[in-house]
Amino acid sequence: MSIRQSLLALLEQEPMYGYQLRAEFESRTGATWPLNVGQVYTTLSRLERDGLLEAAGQDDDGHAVYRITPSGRDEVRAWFATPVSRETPPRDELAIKLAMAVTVPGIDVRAVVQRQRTATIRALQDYTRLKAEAPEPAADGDLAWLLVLESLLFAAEAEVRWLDHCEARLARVAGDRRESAESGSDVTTIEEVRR
Amino acid sequence: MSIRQSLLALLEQEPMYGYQLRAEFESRTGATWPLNVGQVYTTLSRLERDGLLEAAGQDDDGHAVYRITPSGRDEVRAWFATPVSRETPPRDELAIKLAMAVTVPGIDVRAVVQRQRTATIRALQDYTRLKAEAPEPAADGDLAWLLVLESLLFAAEAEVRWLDHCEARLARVAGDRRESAESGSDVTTIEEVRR
DNA sequence: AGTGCCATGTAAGGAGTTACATGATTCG
DNA sequence: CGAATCATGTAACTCCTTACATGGCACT
Repeated sequence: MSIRQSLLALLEQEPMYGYQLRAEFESRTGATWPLNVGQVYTTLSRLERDGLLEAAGQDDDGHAVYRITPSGRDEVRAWFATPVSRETPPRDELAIKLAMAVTVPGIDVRAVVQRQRTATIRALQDYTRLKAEAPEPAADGDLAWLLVLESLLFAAEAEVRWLDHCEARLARVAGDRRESAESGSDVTTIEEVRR
Repeated sequence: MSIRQSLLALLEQEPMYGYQLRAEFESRTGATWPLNVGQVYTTLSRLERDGLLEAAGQDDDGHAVYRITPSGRDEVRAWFATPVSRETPPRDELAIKLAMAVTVPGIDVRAVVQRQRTATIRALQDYTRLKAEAPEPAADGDLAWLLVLESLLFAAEAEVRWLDHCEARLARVAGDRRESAESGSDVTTIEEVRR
């Protein structure tokens, strides 16, 4: 649902062609969410069918260029004016998995949590490194990518906190007194990841 | 991708029929992610086609019951053994929207951020209220729902923090000295929401 | 001359949603 | 009796992904 709007928003700046749209989208979001070219074309077709875009012939290099229509501009304005609804949030595979894990018998939920924690910490480290390598935001594109990266960081941090919370709750439910598993050299706290 | 696995996991406990599966899924995840009945049946068909399930005739009330196969059990085990990949996280409409907002000219990004913040704070309040109303987890189903709810809470908190971070960064980029917009009676901090 | 990237598509299929059709049962 | 809910589906459609077809152009 967001690709459609994004393409429209990009075309608000100037008419573009398919490959260019993908490039512009990815330069603003980094390699985080690679966008399939095929999808760009099919989405453009639907947008044209719905009257939000129109084919604008070819540019100097012979590219098939699309131009936004007035209704398209309205759509973009409406998109930015309306907050993303958090009433029915997108399904979170991890939350679903844990919800199933605690109800299905014979599953070692603590192990599931620990494995996920390791994976998420690794992601957190990757993001932190990427951020360290990122340029000071000069162009708007740099700023956009930085904001996206930071949103991933915040989300991953929250996920780790939630996993720790789950671990604690599971320990309490199991009624077992944790032997305070300091494994020693493992990176454990979010502060350590931040360096 | 997670519905498929969830249905399998539920059938690991005992054979069930379509409506029952939806009810079990929703009782574990609350009303958060309503599950379409139609999707249950189409997913069951695909799972049967793939040899992970098999039709097990009818139960005493004449319901069309499905039973998990050994390959199905393998699939479930593999699902729980593999952490959710955070390498290519699911697309976040909000992050995409802000990334587009800072690059498209003529958009009041700060206003977009503020509107979203209000919406997310509202969601946070709803979750907090739900949690206050939730029972002490006696059954496993209660625990599952509580964990899901808390995952939503953690995610919404992180979103608010990120939005504030964006706001600060945008202020810095705009080079304007914030006049410390204490609007007075607005609920602003996460601590206030916690009551 | 061949490899590889740019560019524009189409095809096939999974996943998800909304909506409709059809019967049984239950409840006021 | 009528309405609502349970139950099992099917249809149409969007969105998204993977893969393939085709052609130009550029570099070695």
